[in-house]
Amino acid sequence: MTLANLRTHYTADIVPEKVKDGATVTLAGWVHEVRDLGGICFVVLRDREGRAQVTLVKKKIDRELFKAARKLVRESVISVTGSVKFEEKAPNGYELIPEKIKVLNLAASPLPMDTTGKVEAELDTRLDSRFIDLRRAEALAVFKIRHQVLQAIRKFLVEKGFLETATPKIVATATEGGTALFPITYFDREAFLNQSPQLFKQILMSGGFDRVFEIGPIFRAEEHDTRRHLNEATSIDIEVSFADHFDVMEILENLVAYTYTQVLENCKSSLEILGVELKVPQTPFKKLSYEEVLEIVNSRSDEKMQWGDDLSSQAEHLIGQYVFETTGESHYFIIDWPTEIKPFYAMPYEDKPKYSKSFDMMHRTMELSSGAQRIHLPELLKSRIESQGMDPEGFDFYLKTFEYGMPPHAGWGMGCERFVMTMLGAENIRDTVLFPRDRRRLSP
RNA sequence: GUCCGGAUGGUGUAGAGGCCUAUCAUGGAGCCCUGUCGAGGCUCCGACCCGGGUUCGAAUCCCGGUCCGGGCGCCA
Repeated sequence: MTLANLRTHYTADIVPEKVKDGATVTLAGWVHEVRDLGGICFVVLRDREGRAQVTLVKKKIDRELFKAARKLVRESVISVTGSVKFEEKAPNGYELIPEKIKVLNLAASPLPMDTTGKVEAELDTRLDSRFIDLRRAEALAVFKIRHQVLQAIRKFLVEKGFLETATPKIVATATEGGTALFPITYFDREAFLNQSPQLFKQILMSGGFDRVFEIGPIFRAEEHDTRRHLNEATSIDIEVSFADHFDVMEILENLVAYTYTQVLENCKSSLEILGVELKVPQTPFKKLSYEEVLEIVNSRSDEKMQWGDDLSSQAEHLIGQYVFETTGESHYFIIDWPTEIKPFYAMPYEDKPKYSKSFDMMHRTMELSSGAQRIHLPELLKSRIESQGMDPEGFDFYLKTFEYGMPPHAGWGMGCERFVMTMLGAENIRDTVLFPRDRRRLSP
């Protein structure tokens, strides 16, 4: 005995090309709405792919079935067997004339929030009742697009010869220092949740994997409190051997453009639901050097930046605006950052070691990715760790791999949520995560 | 961490010391209605974050707390 008889089709499968008029089908889903007009009653059934109208005419249908239908409780789970009637008056061009309506699980009422879009709920309310919130067409659309983004990224990278990898999330030491880590208990030892796969993907270069990518969670214990930060995020990381920063920038910009194209092609209805008109970014992206950025900020704002300062939010917006005005594009790179404000593994230029072969990929509104050619020379790496005030001893497991044949390599990491957020123009990054973890929220 | 703002039925809101046994919408219960698609009509139900204070009188003013939102810092 299976439950297969509870559903033969999704609502979106009922089209004249696939289903004959009058055919018997079974749909399963949630009671989206019941519109009772007296002599006729419409039940709107919703599933993952859309909605279907179940139509009951009082005079033409079993009395008990009619009575039961008009009493259906919204958001209950039902399975409806009936005959398909293609009908212009019905939404989607068809309606279902039911023979049997099975209530599989009754929903309590009132609901914690509205699912029809009549009354908008606040983000906090929505996240508290995420299971209901996800039933909204807009929420589902975001995650269908997120799915497409990840699929496109995998497809793009696999076609370029990348191996998908998975590195540990439980680690013994910090990746880069600086960022706060979540400590955990690992049997009788202290361990941490990893803030980045950085060190491990580099080890894979020494392992001869040449081109790897990983899409996985990263954890940051920073107490930031903004619309664009999460304490658990999804990082999209690549690392490439025998490549420099320009090589991996090219991969990145092409990846971004390809992903936009794929979403545009495969997520039409989701984009429509969200009211998003996607424009595929033009490649290559504009490249501004850190020096140029300093000049632009200092000439266009009261804020005075010193060489060696990181970009403030205000400066980021200013540059984003500048690029948008001059190129009409939202994406750009900032390259050649001072070595001292980038992580220790960023490769300094041989002829001007104060500058590093590093870059950030920016969206008009925020930073999306950062990357660099990495240091592959063990002595240089050790001295860089020391000059950032860290003890190389803690990095033994990492440094060892540089002693026995580490190729030159480069890579980047991009925040998946920020990528989706900027793509869709979402106001809050939490909207792009199923169950966001932020400073205050630990459940659901 | 810091600065600013907020908290009223299940949800979203109106409210500026007495017109408040609190507005409107949505929702829930019930009734009417044969083509709805944010259906419509009628009746009913349901709320002032917590603790102190000011005042004859507090949803409204003050103090403390809790929670939420936004900016900045930091970062992806």
